Amino acid sequence: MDQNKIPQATAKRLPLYYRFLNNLQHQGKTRVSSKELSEAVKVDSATIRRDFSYFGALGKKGYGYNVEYLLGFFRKTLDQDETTEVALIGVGNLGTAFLHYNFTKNNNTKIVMAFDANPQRIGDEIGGVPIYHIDELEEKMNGNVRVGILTVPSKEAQGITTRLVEHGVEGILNFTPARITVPSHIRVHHIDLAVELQALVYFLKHYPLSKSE
Amino acid sequence: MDQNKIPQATAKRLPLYYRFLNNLQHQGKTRVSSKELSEAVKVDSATIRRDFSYFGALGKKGYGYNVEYLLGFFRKTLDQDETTEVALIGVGNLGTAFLHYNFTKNNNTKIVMAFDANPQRIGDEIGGVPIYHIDELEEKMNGNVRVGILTVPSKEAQGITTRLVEHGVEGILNFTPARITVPSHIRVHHIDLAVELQALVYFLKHYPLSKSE
DNA sequence: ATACAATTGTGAAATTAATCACGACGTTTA
DNA sequence: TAAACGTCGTGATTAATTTCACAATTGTAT
Repeated sequence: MDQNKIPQATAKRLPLYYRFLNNLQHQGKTRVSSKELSEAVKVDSATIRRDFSYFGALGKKGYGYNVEYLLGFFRKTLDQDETTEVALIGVGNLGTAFLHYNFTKNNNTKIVMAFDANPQRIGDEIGGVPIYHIDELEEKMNGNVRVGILTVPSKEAQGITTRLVEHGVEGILNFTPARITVPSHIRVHHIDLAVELQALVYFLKHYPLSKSE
Repeated sequence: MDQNKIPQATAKRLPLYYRFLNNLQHQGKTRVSSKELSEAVKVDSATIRRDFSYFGALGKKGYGYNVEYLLGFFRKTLDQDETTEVALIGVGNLGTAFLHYNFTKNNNTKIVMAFDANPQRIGDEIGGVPIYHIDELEEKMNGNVRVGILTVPSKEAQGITTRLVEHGVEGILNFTPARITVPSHIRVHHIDLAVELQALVYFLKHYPLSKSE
């Protein structure tokens, strides 16, 4: 993997850049400077230039970046052509929000199936995604699903995780407050809504902002 | 503010620690070591000890930490007694998920009102939170609401943000893909579900995990 | 009482990330 | 054509965060 030298902090910003470049293109803009982009995505312009530079010289001095060229480049880099299949477990409100999200547009990921324990939801489709019973997990998941989105109640998290991992899932986006245990080759990203809110409040109280930052 | 020296990275982990300590207490445990805690929250034990050390010597060598003492300490530090009032804008699936979330238990935040543009939802209550029409934002929000959760469609984000800021909100948890512009004294935390998913996929492809990490 | 085991707190080192600042070079203007 | 300008790419610096590794201290067992 030749891109192993890209800092993780940079990698996390790539999808963000990608989306904004897309917006710019839709607005008909053909060129953009790191300064403009900086204002749009709220990332320091030097950081943006540095991020881009890991991929080579993508811009032109005195001109900026060509939107279309940059987009084409990112599309390849983010593997926008090769789609990763995703399964979503837990069709509650949060899960439903995900299913409605327009992931198909300009994206390298596709939720191809969803599972829930509630029989009322089984058989439905949301956003074009079929919903199966959780007992059918093993049966429906062929080996193609590489990522699982976990939007189940906390106490189910570990059990489902284990089943997902046994059926070939390599990455898990965990929205439950539970911290799950996985084999070392499985990647877990954890998003905890309550923690995000608490952290924001903590920052408000203890790190008051003034003119900058 | 005497806690200004606490690194932001540490501050972000505090709510997480707090929750797990709570769990431990409910399980009847009276002591815990940084090693145990490390396995539970998946944070290196040295990092945990370092984090705690910013608040002084909370543990005992050869023993670990007293759960109750630590909890009491965190309660104060995270201002668990002083509740911060929060308003939620946009009662779609994501917003509803938030309203159902059990924030009242052991928490320093409370969603006190929600707003939506859809007349069908107005007047309802979800999770004990009243839902008003978005036009009533100014009227219903007294000066006590300090945080806004933004779960509206992207294109509404900036407009609502401006209104929130004008009515005294100091922090915004932005779940829309839009990057919003605010005065410099307003704190914005941004959580972008699509970006999270894309980033995970990127990491899967470019940073394969092996035995550790 | 003594030795042993466990675990903290932290100085120092290592790693990772962000920012500054400027030379080089392409673009635009007249 | 030439001068003025804008913007990149990046070396160097600074800042932030994590990790190592161990002396000091406490609990526990005999």
